[in-house]
Amino acid sequence: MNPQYHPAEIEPQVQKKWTDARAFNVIEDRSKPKYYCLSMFPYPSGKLHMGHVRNYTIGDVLSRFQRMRGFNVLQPMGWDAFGLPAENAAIKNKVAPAKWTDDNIEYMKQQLQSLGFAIDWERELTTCRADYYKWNQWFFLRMLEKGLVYLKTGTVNWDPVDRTVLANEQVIDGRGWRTGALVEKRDIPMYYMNITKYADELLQALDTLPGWPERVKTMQANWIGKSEGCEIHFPYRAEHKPGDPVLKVFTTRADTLYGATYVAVAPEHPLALQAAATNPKLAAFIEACHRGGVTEAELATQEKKGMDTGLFVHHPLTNKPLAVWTANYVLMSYGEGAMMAVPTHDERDFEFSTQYSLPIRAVIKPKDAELELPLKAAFVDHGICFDSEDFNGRTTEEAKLKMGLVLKALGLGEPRTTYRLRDWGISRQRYWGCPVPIIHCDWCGAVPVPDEQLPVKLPDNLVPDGSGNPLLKTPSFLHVQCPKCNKPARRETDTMDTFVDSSWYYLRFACAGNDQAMVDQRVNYWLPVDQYIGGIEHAILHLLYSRFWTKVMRDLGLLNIDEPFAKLLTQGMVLNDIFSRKLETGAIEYYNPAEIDIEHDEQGRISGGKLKSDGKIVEYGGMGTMSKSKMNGVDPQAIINEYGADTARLFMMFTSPPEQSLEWSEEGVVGSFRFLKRLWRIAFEHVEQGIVARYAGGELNAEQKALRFELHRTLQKVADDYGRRQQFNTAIAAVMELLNLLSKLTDKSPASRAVAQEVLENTVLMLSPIVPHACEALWRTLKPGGALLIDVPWPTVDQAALLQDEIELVVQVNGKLRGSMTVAKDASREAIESLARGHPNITKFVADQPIKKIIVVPGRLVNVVV
RNA sequence: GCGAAAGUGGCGGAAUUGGUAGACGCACUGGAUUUAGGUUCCAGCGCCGUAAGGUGUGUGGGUUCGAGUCCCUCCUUUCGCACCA
Repeated sequence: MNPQYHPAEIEPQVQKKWTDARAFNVIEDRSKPKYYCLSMFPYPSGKLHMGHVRNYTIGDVLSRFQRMRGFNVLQPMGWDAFGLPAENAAIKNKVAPAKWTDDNIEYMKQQLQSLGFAIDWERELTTCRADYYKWNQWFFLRMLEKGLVYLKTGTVNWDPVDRTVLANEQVIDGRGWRTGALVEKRDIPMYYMNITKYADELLQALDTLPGWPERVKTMQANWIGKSEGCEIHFPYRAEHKPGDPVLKVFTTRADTLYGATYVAVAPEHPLALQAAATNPKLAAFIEACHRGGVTEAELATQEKKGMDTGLFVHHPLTNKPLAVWTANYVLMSYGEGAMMAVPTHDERDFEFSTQYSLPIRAVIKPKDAELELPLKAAFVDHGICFDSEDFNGRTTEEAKLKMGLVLKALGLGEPRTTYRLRDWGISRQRYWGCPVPIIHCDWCGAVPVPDEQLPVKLPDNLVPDGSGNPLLKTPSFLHVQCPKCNKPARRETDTMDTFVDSSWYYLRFACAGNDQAMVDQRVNYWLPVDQYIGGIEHAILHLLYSRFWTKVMRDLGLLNIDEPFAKLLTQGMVLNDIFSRKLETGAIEYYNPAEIDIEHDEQGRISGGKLKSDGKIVEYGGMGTMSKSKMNGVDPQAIINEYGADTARLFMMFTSPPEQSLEWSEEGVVGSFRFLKRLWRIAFEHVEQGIVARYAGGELNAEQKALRFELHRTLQKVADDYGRRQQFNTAIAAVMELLNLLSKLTDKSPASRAVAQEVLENTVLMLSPIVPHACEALWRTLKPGGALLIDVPWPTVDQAALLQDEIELVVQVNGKLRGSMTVAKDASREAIESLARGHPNITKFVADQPIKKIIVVPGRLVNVVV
């Protein structure tokens, strides 16, 4: 055994052993329970970043642990290879996205392999290859047949200079990122997937996911946003007859209907457009609402503006005329694109009516008080109706129910459930994506591409230039025959949202190599994914789309599961220090922390620094997510080259619990490296004196017993931390404590050496999921000639080693710590109380005050209350 | 703006069910050993105080014998908001 720890030698050797043994390639095996462990697949951006290393290390630790526990473990890997960055790189470097993507995949795959992940590479998939995206197209057509895909207009960001659609990311402060032109909203036809049809199931089924974090389920539930409310019809004419036109609104507060003093419609609402036809000022206002981007954050934070359309509708119960306003905060995509305004009982309406001096009318008061008039703010709580004719005196809850019945009887509304969730628009006016399999024919309309013509292959040699989709300039792609009438026709040039690719890749891993079907029977062996791991930023969209997709596949008879991911772990971000300097031009330049001489204040906090190259001051901007724009990324490859994969893995797992953000620290990496060197040295010193059999029984002294107690307590804790708590930092800390205790055992008696052997073997087994290379090498020296460590089962706890005769209890007076005492393990409550009364510190602090009571918490503490 | 989280020493974090706050590691300080190969070992380390002791988990309040943990208030930071993935 080499007395020094040299990861650069060990790691490639160990990896070769695994590869030669095809150790991580799995097939369906009904003799063992299966464990499908999946980390979100990477976008091939160029090289791995620390977030990847963290993500895949967590998955690898769990995979290796479950393998040791006897599971048939599948851990696959693939590439989410369509998307915007490849087009941006193409514009910048004039290289086809396909070439750029392939090169990145090759490099990143080699990086993943050098980290020693237990991946079944024979199942690798890449979404930009036709053997994958063919099934996107095939399934799109099946959904089209079922009416789950439909065509509708949608709003996009439009750059009027480049004459191209922009992603939200490409809109910066309301301007196009390349042209700087003010962005406009534009309505274009798009294909939608009917996710709202599944809204209720997606919501209800969250209760069937105990393995998901509560916060993710809450976010999804809020995103779906089920509201029980009422649809209310406001007749256009005072003399309303059934069948006459009405303005439909949705409200969750039908009890406030008598307080409605006007209605507001979205600027795109037919009523607004109708009024604008004869009102140039209104037309200009609607035009102004079309400026700016489409994100909800932007819409919700913009100044609230509105304009009277001059039209009136009529209150469904009082028949009084109500003015129709149009306002930029009314969303066409929610409810009916119109709302009734009740300024007294809705904050937004209160502000708006104050701003434009619109009438107000109070109709709800608190349950046991009068409403203070005039109102200084909206009274939005539930309460009691007044000034509401037949509804006076009713509670909010009663009034809501009755209002639904009354309106239904009048034919002017009914109780209704709406969702905030919108259907999923999947059309993208972009090149680097999966082509939508549709052909447009002047005679037949939009014609689906017949199955036998799939896949519709994306030409992979085009180089986008930023001025729109290059497919539009590619006649060989564009011009086709109509499959129905054989006349000349035009191929659809929109591609699919990349969320389509990632909504079902986890199913395809189970069915690798099948070129005849999207999925086969193997999917029902491996699915659901037992453990899914990925960034918290995917808590809503990706995870919701995947759940939806699974349910649609189930309903089309392709699967027999309801939910794709049984257990979910959402890892936190990886952060690093940010340093920047304001240039004379006003622009801010960022610098990598490695280029800075960092300065600390007297408390040891970072206060600033100087750029090494010019010695001038830079500002410290705190910690932030590692990103290219902030220049604060750390290349995992540099860490692997310098300290080895095991150190990188150990640091990632030790420095933060997986769900929290992780702060990068070079010192922390060195600390992890030091621990591995220490482990290596302790093992070396032990092995140098000859290999012994591990402890298997016999008399032990108190020190040896204490060490075995600690060992088996640690075994228990580490298994719990890996398996149930998924908190790896505390597992490592526990092993460190164990090792600290072992290094205090210095006598060389046969019993001590046998216990030391037992501790070392188990330490290596416990750490092996995290630092598999070093542990495999150590295992070889501790147990020469045995099986590969990855095939050794997880150690069992020796319950006998955990038995204790005496325990320590903490003694408190009035909840304050005053001492401790040792008692027999089975001491009675009375015995403990009397021991506590006699405890010198208790008598000191109680003095002559009367003891009110004594609280005994078994196994923990005694609290004397005076 | 809306939704969701998180705030504990100089730093990362621990405290799993309301029961010893600060495990483990980093940084730092003192000592020993070795002068190399990111040395190793020993000791110390929340704050105030010589000590006894007091005090302490973002702010302010509450419940409890006992609160980092539960409830309310405010503040700050992070994530998401449907075309980044």
